Amino acid sequence: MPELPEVETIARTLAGDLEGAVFENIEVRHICALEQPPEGFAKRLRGRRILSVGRRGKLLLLLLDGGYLFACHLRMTGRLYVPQPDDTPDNHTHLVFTLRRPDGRTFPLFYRDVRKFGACRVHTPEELACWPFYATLGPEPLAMSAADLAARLANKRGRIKAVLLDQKVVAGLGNIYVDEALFRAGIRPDAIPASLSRKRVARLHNAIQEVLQEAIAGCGSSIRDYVDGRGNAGSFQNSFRVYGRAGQPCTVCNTPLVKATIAGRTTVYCPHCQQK
DNA sequence: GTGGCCCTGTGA
DNA sequence: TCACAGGGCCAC
Repeated sequence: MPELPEVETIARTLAGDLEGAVFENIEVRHICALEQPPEGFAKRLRGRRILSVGRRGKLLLLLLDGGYLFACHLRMTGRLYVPQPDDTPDNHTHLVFTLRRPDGRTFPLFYRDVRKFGACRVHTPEELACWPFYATLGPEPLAMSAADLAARLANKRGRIKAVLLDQKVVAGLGNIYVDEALFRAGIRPDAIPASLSRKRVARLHNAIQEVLQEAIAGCGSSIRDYVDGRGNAGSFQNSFRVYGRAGQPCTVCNTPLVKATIAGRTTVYCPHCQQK
C-alpha cells in the first residue's frame, strides 16, 4: 500500500504524538505482525522512549533511546496510527501499544493490517545492518542526483519499470509513483534503461522528484486502505495522470491510456506521449 | 526475468 | 465466482 510519500506522511503525522513518549505496554494480539518472538519484541520496547520518527524508503522507523530502532514495513494494507477515541481494536488490529507522554497522560497506538503482509521489528543498528532488505536498500530518490540515477541505470537489464520498482536500485518507489513518473518523463515502462539518453534519464530523475514532492504535499494517495498517523486519508489520488486510468484519455493528448503487465504489476501508460 | 505465493476484502 | 489490490520473496 504505502509508497514513499505515504510513509513520509505517516512519519510526519506520528512525530508530534510519538516523539518523547514512552512505550508503557505492548499487547500482541496476532504474532503475524512480528518478525521476531513476541517476548523479545515487547521486552525491547517496554519503558523505551521514542526520540524521533522517520523513514528509509518505504520503511517506517522509530528511533528509540538505548540505540534501538523500531522498524515497520506496512506492505500493502498495514497502518500504524493513533486511533480516535471511538476506534476500538478489531480482528485486524494486531498490535495495541500504550504510550505515556512526558506529562504523564497515556494514549494508544494501533498497528492494523488486513492482509497480514506487513511486519514490525525492534533492532539495534548492528542487527538492522544484518537485515538484507535494509542493508541493500538503494539511495533515497529525493536525495539522489541525476548522475546517481544514471549510474544506477547504466548497466541494468530488464525494463525500466521493473528496475525502478527494485528497492535496491532506488528506495521507496512503488507501482503508483513509477507509473506516474514514467508518464511525466515521457518514457515507456518497457523501455530498456541502458538505451535511455543522458537527457532522458535527467528528465526521469526530475519527474521522480517532482511526483514524490507533489504527493507528499498532498499527504499521499488513498486508494482504499491508506491513512496517515492520525487516521486521515491523503489527496494525491485525485492527481493521478495514468495510475488507475486505463482506457481513459491521456491528460495531454487524449489518446486512450493502455494497460499492460510489467514485473507482474498492472501498468498504465500513454502510447503516444511515452516512447521507448 | 516471470509467476506464484503470502492474506483478506471488494467490486465487477 | 473471479480478478485484482500502494509489496517483497522464492522457486523455476
